[in-house]
Amino acid sequence: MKQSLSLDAHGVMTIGQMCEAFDVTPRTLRFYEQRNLIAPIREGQRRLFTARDRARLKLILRGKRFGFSLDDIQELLELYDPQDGQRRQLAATLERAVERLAAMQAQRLELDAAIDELKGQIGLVERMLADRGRAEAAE
Amino acid sequence: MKQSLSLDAHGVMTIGQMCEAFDVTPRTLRFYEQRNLIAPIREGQRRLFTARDRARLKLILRGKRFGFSLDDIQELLELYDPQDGQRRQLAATLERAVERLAAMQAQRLELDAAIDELKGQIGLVERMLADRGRAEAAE
DNA sequence: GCTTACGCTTACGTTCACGTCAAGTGATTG
DNA sequence: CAATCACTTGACGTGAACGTAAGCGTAAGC
Repeated sequence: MKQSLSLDAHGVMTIGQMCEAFDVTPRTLRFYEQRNLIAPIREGQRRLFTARDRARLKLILRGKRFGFSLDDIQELLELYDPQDGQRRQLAATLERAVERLAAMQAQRLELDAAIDELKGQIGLVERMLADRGRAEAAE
Repeated sequence: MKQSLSLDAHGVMTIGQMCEAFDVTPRTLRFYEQRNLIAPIREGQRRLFTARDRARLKLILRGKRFGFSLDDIQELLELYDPQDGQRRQLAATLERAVERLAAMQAQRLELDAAIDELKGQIGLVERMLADRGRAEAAE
């Protein structure tokens, strides 16, 4: 039973494989590494991207689609692997996560409203087209 | 019966009033005008923003929160006032609107997934804190 | 009549998120 | 062995979305 994705025995991927899999450029991945958004391991000079990197990249790209900045995403990522054992840190992380959640739920409401509006608008244009059709047929 | 918003008898607002109402800078409004996203009327040199400008600005700001570029938003705005009588144009507008709608519905699905994930993550961190609490209590 | 507030244009500066060379390093391949 | 990949590290360039500073106009209020 083979994997469908191209990854070696240890589940790591090269930069090229990553680029293909996620449709990004090498520059983007190096940039994200420099920003400490991902942390591929090094085999000599070369980067090897682990499952953790892939999971984080997914979150990064999704965050971008929601209009978050890389700074925002940085924070978001910290919510997804609490790397510290400090209780104080954990509590702070939790608090920010709850805030994020509220923000995302608000965004969801807005998005729903926007969708409804657009639907209404589409209905309007459709009726305009229909009227136009009948007017032309009446000539 | 007076208006709560500060606008004159004709329902127009100055740039300063707009900035206060929408929490943007004058520069932003002038920039949007230059990009033809809004079209305030002129009283001499000064700009006067109409209800139409305000409606469009709302859409602009909402679009930005969803991660749309100003170019995207430009297109979106055209969906909301079909200014041309050309049937061909209307049909094209309609088509783009339907595409947008699909995109926004997809984004909605993604957002829901993201919200669920974050909720799960919050639950995890909460349990970590609870365990930590019990561990400390056991000492 | 002078200041203060508000607004205008022009134009250069800045930040973010990369794009785009340039020059070099191994590893395979004909 | 030369060439070709795939990858590396700088370093400078770029487009989008404004920020910011300079210099000017005008109307209100003291």
